[in-house]
Amino acid sequence: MSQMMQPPRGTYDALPEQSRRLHHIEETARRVFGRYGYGEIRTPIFEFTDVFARNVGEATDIVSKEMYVFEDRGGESLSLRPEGTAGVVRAYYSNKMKHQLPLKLMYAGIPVFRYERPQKGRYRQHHQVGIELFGISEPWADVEVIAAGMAFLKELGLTGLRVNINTLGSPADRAAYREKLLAYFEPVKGKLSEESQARLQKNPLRVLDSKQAEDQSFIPDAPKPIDVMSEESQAFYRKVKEGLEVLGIPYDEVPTLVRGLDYYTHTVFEIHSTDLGAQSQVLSGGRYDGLVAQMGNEDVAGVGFGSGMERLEMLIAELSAPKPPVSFVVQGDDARFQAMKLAEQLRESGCEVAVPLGEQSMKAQFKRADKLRAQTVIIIGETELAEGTVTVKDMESGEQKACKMEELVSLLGAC
RNA sequence: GCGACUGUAGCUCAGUGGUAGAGCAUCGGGUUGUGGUUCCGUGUGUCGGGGGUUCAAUUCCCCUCAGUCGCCCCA
Repeated sequence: MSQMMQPPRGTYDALPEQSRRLHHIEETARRVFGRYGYGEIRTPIFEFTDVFARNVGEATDIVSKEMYVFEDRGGESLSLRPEGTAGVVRAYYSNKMKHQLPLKLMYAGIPVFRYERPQKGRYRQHHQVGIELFGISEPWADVEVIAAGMAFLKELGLTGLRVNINTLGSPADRAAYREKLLAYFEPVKGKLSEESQARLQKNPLRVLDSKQAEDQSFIPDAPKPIDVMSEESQAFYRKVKEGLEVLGIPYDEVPTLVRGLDYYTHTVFEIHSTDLGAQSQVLSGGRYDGLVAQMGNEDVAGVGFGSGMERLEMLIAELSAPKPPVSFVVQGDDARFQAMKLAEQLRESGCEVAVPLGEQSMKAQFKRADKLRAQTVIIIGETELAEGTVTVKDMESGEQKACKMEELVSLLGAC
């Protein structure tokens, strides 16, 4: 296959069967999040680069090496969105939504772009659903957001899920912890893996969940976030955990859980599937108080998550088959036109109807109907045409009966 | 960005230094108006792409593209 005939690396064509599954995920998200009071927002697929650079974090991998940045003809630097939250926060300001607080917004089926090495469940263009809740700085919001995420996954019929949570504390706690961690690792820096030495510069918290063998001996004795965290932050975290327990949402506390986006504070969580490989994370998010203020000076709390549709798609069970279509079998062009006319009426009443559009023997037309899984076949041959009738055949029982053309629609009802 | 594996028909795969096969699928037919079972027939592939070695490469070598696995990162 020539290069032009293949889609760009890390992208794919969703064919009808897969599209149906993705659509199902999207619809489930709208339905479930709708029950929690979320209204859908659709933001542009690209934003000014600064929207992401400044809010996701200049130093994050996502911004520094994975973003699709380009200059438009007017010389503006734009970027394809690498995640969902920043654009929604920008839209919050653009649309002066502070008067609607507290505000619940969801997005569903949005394309998201990251220049990464593709793998199963990791694409350069993937799609997300997610929610953002603005204006509640109390832990109940974190609890409800996580509950909404679980409800969504549950409604999709997923099993084998694990919720991991952690707290990063307030921005001050986070900064203090970072210092403490640096102080701990600095003396042994030379013994750490190459990856971790780099992490020490960018995001020291990341060293804690390193998989490199060299690092393992240092991790257990590293300072814990709880050591430096304010009592308020600890109380906040306890409330979140308590809420999850009350709602019966099982979780694992993972003190090393750190997100690669700079804007998180307090609660961070990730939901993994035990049925996936390295890309097992299917839904993740947290609290981002401060992000809204950072972007436009309003001190508004935020909590939310994003979820990757392609990863979910690999996990959902077979969808039930769509309802079977009605298929025509015709003999001659006059009969074909008559069939097309009747088909229009049947479609108006909601049926899926197929009319043979090519020159085919009746036998071939029946085979075609079978392949379409038609349950009912309507035959219009020379005799029927002359009599103004059609023959209705039940493909399962093989029974056939005559019916006046005018009565066909009422006979089949909603199919 | 790093390491490894893979790439032959629509799909799943076999195969050979002398330009290639199976199963399934597809399409057609089994006397002209009846399918799903069965029977018969049917290959439609630049053997991912480019270059090299060779009398000759799909097969060996190099590069490249893509996918997969792990790392990194993340949904």
